[in-house]
Amino acid sequence: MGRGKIEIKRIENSSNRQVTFSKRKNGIIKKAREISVLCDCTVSIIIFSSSGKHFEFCSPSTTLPALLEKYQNNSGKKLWDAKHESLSAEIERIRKENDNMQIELRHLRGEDINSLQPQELIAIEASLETGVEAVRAARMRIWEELKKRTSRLEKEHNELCFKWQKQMPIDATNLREMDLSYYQLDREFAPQIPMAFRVQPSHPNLQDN
Amino acid sequence: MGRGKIEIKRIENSSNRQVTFSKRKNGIIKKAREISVLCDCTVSIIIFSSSGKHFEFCSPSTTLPALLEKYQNNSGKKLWDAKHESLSAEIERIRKENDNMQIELRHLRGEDINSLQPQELIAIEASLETGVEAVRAARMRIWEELKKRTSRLEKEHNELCFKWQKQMPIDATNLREMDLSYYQLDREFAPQIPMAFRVQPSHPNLQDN
DNA sequence: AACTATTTATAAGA
DNA sequence: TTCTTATAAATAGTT
Repeated sequence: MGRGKIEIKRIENSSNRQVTFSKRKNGIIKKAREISVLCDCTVSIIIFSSSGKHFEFCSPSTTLPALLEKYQNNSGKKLWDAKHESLSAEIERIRKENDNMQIELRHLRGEDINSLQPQELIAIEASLETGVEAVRAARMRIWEELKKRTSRLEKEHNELCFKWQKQMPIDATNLREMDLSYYQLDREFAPQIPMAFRVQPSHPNLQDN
Repeated sequence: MGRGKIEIKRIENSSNRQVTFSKRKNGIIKKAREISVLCDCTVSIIIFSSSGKHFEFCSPSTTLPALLEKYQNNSGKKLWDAKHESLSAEIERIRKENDNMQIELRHLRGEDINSLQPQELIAIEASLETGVEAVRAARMRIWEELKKRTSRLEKEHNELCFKWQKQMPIDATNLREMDLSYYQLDREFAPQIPMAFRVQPSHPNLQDN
């Protein structure tokens, strides 16, 4: 289609080749645009000139990555390297693990168990019972711990009260100071201090007098 | 370039569209082959028809992955890094889900529960108890089913035995044969046959006599 | 899947 | 590069 017919082989004249490349490249891209409109299809073209410059066309209805993704799924050929595959494999693996755990969790919650064999049910029940025992033991430990701590605090507390009552009349010089400091403490932290510790100051508002 | 000029817009007639697609697709791929030879360049074309079928052309001097790799490096556009990112995000998401389930499973098995708060322990215990109840109910259902089936079979067996005993004296010609076959059956399958079916042969070792 | 009248692409020249 | 134009090639409509 030109002034003369040409053989389809490499054009040796460099500038001719360059010109022909430019014209035919535009021609192909025009054709690609046309077919994609006329036939409602998706086309992508990537062209590298011999000098290494790249040109591309992609139907406006999509993007190159999306089209390539589709191509890959459709053709089964892999365009990207091992990295992609290993990621996909990893996802596959985790998904399976996930599903298994999901099933196990459901079973342990008593869901989806109607299709199970008696043996499986027995295993699940055993696991549940082990779990219940462990949880109860843990709760018991916490309870004991709390009881122990409470009784220790109570004891210490009582001892302190006792000492306090005995010491009060002896150390009269410090009394006013401590009195005052306890009074302040009392106001600031009252809710956190056991009743027995809250002391009424014997001389409130000393300065004011 | 045809009998009539056409507007570049979607061809509404489906079969016309299909024919035009086929012709123009071949045209484009022919052009691509020509330009790659004439101009010593590299071309890749991927076409998806509206029906989802894919067609491709790639210069024989390269492969699609290699060309895409080169395109990515050359253009700075990422064709699949985005895909990698989304895959990684997906992995991240699933991993988290996995971890949560892992923890929940451990707790339900009574593992790693020492750092839990009493409230959490109570919730786990409740879940376990619900599970145990469900599993026991399921086992009970199976048990009842089995019991029902067994008693039905037993009844039928007894009826069969009764009929058999009544019939035995009548058909005396077959008796020896059947006797023998039951004897063999008894030896081979004894463990699987209910007691009521095991018959003592009236003439064991008939040949030996 | 052919045919062919036309349109379109483009090789060579300017 | 871009325009021009003769000619090759592609293809729309038809069979």
